[in-house]
Amino acid sequence: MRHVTISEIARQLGISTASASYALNGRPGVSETTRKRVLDLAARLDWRPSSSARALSRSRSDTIGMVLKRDPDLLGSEPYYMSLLRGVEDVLSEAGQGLLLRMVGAARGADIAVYRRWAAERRVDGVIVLDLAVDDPRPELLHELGMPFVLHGIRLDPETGEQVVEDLVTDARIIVDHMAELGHRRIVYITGPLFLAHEVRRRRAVAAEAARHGIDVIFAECDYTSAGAERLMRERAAGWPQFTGVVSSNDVMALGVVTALRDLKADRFALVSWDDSLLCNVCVPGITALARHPEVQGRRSARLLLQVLDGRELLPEPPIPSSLVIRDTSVAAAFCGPLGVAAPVGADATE
Amino acid sequence: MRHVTISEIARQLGISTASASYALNGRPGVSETTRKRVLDLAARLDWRPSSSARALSRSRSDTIGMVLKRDPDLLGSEPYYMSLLRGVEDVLSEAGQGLLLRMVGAARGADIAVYRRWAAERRVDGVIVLDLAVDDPRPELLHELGMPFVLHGIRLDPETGEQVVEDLVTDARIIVDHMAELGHRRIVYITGPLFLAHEVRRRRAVAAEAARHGIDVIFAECDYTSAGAERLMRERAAGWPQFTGVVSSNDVMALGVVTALRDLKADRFALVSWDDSLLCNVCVPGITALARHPEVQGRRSARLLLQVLDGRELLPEPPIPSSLVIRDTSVAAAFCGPLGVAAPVGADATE
DNA sequence: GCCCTAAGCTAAACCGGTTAAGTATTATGC
DNA sequence: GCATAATACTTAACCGGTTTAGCTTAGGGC
Repeated sequence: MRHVTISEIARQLGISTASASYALNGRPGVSETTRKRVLDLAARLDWRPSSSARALSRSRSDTIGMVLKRDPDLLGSEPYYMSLLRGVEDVLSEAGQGLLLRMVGAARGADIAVYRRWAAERRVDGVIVLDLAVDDPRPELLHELGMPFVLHGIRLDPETGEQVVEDLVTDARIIVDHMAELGHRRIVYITGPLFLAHEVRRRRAVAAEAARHGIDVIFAECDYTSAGAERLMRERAAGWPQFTGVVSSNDVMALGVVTALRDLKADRFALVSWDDSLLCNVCVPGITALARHPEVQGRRSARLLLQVLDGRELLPEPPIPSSLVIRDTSVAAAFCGPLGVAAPVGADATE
Repeated sequence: MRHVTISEIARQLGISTASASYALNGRPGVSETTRKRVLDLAARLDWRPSSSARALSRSRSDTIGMVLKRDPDLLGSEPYYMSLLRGVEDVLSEAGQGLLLRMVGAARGADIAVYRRWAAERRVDGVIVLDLAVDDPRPELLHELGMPFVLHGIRLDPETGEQVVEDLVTDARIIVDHMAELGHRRIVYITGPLFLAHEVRRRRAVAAEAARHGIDVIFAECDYTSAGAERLMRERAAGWPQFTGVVSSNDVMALGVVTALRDLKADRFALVSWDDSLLCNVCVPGITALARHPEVQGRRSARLLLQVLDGRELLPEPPIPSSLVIRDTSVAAAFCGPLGVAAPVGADATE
């Protein structure tokens, strides 16, 4: 299986490789007759440029990288990442770019080494950065390395022209509005780890929205795991006697909340998960959840990165509206006992 | 941010790039003194070989490819793939290899085009093939393309030295033994799509194991989705009056089975899923499941591929034993009503 | 002292493309 | 008819490594 190269094409047509290259890349410098002959032969021989040769001469690898930095177990249980990857990959492959994937543990600095290496080896043209932390060193590092990047979830707002973070404020509004409509006055918000920038932002947004409604919120930090959320509820639910509803920052923790509250005999409680997935759907009771659109978000991030790589100005992007999927845990405050205490038996949810 | 190249190192030390290359690659041809000077300088300048230059001259991309070919929704809901990727990636990165990921829809031939392209562009050194179909064209294609590959889930048995498929026979035995122990004489096995080779093999293995125990099995083909399994149970459960247990070929379908049987008021039934995940754990009732180890399996496939790429003979690999996680749906036949009919109220599961 | 070998190093080719610079050939302007 | 410009093409350098072949020099055997 000898490989067909551009010089093979040139040889067969009796022209120089330069002409062949111009023809194949749609650049001026060859007659239309020659161009056609080259393209025809290339198609017939099923010629494709060697990725490494092209990468070497163009200083472009046609590959973008993503580092997934999370606990392996968490990665597996959250469908979010797979959908995200799917969206990213879809846009990239359409643009003829490859996706280089790296998964590292949560150990500090593990991802940094990968970025350094990729930069030194010129292995990727750019990266999509996920899960930005508070005081995240990565933007500065990547800037220093001269590695183009986009922060997933950040876009230019078409109206203000400013960088905005995700559609996070809108998301918070949808969730808190829903709780308010159901009549809840006191809610608990279980956040993910607060070293993550978006968790801090979500907390702030929820606080603001709740204030608008005159709703009391207690914030409790957790670790995105089901077991963690379950433990948290068991240990602390009794201390929140006036609180009737829970918001969970992801679907996996929401499951833990359900388990804990079921055991505490609080069989009627309101719960909203800030992430939808099959998990929320199959849980009994079904968990009301905010369906974000990781695949669409992934497409957007990939598109933005391609713009950056083309040296184009970042174009404004419309928000990606999340939608609330109402399920069993949308229980009105009237039927909702305080957390950790059994609700009146026979009271039905107004679904 | 000018890049440090091998000729920069050579220039600074007043030697040729050839010597530098020999030194950096641990090959003979340079004195120990020179070698040390080169290595020291390289370390100080944080030199890394340009991946494309090295790929071009070595005809080795140091990248392996994986094509995930499944319905996007299915990919997201099954944690299996993420764990698998994690295992593969772990071994690859340890060996300094990159993982190029491509996701294509289930459309026929979509993956074929990707392999052809990767081969023509010499973009990857080899691929791991997932989800082998019956009469799968890929092995032949890859052979023809001269692209090294391994079939995920296939290994050389250390005892017989033969190619064996996964640990599928053992898996079937564990599951059927469990059903037999619980006293079930008639079970339903809901398979995944039967164009998949391993689904056909599983069916055969289950049939053989059941015959050993004198157990009757009905096979019903489904599509790996929860909704599909639910519909299947609703429509056909009544036709299996003597059957008391269900085996599902994956966790997502098991959820559909639970939903259907719950609605059919069959609140006591035996169910085993041929795949464990958070889903089985959070479901109510908890679903007994066979915990395979996708991450470990992924590590094995990656290791095997690296062996192939090194031109080494494939080494025999021990099986990766699955373990059965007993949960609520391990219900003894005595307490188990026929599918689709309410069981005696108050009967407890012997867990 | 001479031949042979090995060690240590370098020049140059090569991997397969892209591209700047240069050279014929033809067309255009006046 | 001649200078000028545009067109079509080629030569050669380049991207950053690896590797073959060849050249010195020193050491060993006789």
